[in-house]
Amino acid sequence: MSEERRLQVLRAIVQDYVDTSEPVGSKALLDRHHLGVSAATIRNDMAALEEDGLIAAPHTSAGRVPTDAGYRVFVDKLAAIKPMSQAERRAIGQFLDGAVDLDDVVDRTVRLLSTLTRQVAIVQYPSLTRSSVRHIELVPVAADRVLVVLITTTGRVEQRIVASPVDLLGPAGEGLLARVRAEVGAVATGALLADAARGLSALPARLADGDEARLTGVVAAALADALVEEREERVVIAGTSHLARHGGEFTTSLGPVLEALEEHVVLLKLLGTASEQGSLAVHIGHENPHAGLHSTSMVAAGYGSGSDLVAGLGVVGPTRMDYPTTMAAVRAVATYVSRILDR
Amino acid sequence: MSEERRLQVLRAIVQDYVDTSEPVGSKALLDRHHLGVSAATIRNDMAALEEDGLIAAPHTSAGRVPTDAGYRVFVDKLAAIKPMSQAERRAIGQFLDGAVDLDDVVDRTVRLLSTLTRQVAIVQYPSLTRSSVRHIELVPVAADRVLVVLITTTGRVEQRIVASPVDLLGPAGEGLLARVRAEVGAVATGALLADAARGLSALPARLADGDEARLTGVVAAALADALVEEREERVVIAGTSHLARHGGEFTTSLGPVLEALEEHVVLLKLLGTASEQGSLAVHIGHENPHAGLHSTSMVAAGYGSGSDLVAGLGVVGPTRMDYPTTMAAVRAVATYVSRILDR
DNA sequence: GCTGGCACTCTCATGGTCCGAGTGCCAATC
DNA sequence: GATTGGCACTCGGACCATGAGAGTGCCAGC
Repeated sequence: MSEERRLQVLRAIVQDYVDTSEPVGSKALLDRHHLGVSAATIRNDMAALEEDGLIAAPHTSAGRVPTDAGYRVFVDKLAAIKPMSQAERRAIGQFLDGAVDLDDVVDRTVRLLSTLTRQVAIVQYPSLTRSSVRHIELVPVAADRVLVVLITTTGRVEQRIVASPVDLLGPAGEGLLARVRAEVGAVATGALLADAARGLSALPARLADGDEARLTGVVAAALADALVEEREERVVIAGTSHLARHGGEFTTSLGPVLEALEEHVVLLKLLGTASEQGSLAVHIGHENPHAGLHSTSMVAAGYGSGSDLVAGLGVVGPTRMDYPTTMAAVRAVATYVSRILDR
Repeated sequence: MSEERRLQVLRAIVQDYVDTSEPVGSKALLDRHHLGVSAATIRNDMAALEEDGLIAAPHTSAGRVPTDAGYRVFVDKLAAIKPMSQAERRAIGQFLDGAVDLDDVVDRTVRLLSTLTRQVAIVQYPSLTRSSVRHIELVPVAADRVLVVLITTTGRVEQRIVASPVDLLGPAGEGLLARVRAEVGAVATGALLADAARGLSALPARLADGDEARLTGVVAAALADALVEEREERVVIAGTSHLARHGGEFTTSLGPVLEALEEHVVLLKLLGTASEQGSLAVHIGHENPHAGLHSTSMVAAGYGSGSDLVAGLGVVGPTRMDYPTTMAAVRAVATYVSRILDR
């Protein structure tokens, strides 16, 4: 019994099951694939695959269905990622090119990925960690309130309003604010976010006493706070209605899946698993940490500006999904959105 | 047959049906409500209510179920909004108080509303239309690129990068940028957004020729563009998993509902129907414009800073929802989030 | 206008039967 | 030793009939 053919049989089972969403029997396999052997042989192979835990029969006399482990083998050894057509690639690029700002890029990306794969799409906001401080602005909004604005090289803007211990609208206010800005700017501007946060936290200790020092202190604290706030933990989701298309296909109902999709922390962890740009991470069924996702699979990719990987994106669908096509779409979108961010 | 009692019967039917989610018969009504009349009388009343189109029987011999029109009457004439307990109000306030910025306020609001009502919650981002320009900042990011930042009184920040026709890193760059900023600032700062957009669009025509005028022109154009961009069209949704709890309760399956929830334009229109602060708009079943929402109801409220209504929030659930409680929760959250925005 | 009574209707749950798809195994064959 | 054809067996799902129960509509009487 050749190992080789057994894997061919597994591949055929996965493909047929994805197509028909019905357990596939030995006879049906013969009709749709020309494997050159008889049904009885297929049955023997199937028995061996079942022994190995790669397929399972829902009940005694029905066809076989791939298990999570079966999909795993399929994805790792048997599936060639189906390349996208020239037209598709062009459409992706054009759609993303129309974005006007970062929010729009993320928004378009998630919608695109969802319609492309006809599945739930998830896109993480680009992370701050590898970017640096581009600019810091202080704006007085009242006598005792100053708006602190932080702009990073990825184009993200953070804002905080802090109470000022000094009257800012008085005659000295303008110059005072300029000096404070210069002070914090000297420490932070151009530095990586983590470094800037450290520098700003250390700043107050180095200052003399006085009103100006106190103002510098609160501003520095607000900035440091904004810097460490894990803003990249935001994700955007689209296409949940695609879940309904698979009806009762989930062993459990839709509820737990929708719940899991609201647990952004879990999603972020999964999205983060695609370690290198261009590579894909696939989490199948029970490999997922969250019980709500036990009947779903996730295909994730990293994306980012330049060589830095700043965030992840991916799709979630039933374990019975068309992996080659889905993986191709996720990879293509990750590539294009990275390109956009490079601008 | 007293008109009065007929409405009592309708109210009882709605309440029982919301409780049990099963068609309610004349007998069951007698057990749970002491209406002081016999089952036969109830039956007569029911027949009249059915005649009026306020209730319907799913099939010949089952109890009655309220129709959309029946719910409408219930909401308009029969339901008293159930006040929230002191503890609940305090919990709402405390939860929202912890927010650090606008995104966080919206995020917390939607999650709160969803858990409170155990339904899908929708929150619209505060609109720009009634706010004004607080500050404009220009930051050179390369010799020929300038980052234009617009800050509004609601704390929203818009950003655009524009190409500069002038070398900004040269010796004259700094002063040039300051003059341009003063120019656009004079037109826009403090003005209502719509007015600022008009003023900025008109600005280039009033300028002399030259590099500085050209730079002012592109900056003003970018700002005007940012101002008119309908940024308040963003909505955030949470709690879709609550939909699954109602299982097959929707006449149609979950799919169309989830689809409708992705059509933000539709949601925005519905959210916008609560005209005055403190008032609630309720859209029941087929009153909704989108077919996907025909088996759901939406309860919406406006919220805003001060006396200005800047955005809407609400929940979507099955038509068979507990209107008094839901309406109380929506109103309470709208009130508290308005208070937070006032800070 | 309200009430009790009664015949009627329709859904739903139960249980039995049948059919077919698909398996597992075995003896024969290459 | 792997492959094949054949065959008995199993099990789930569709189909049908039946009965119970809930609820109605209507009518005659108060």
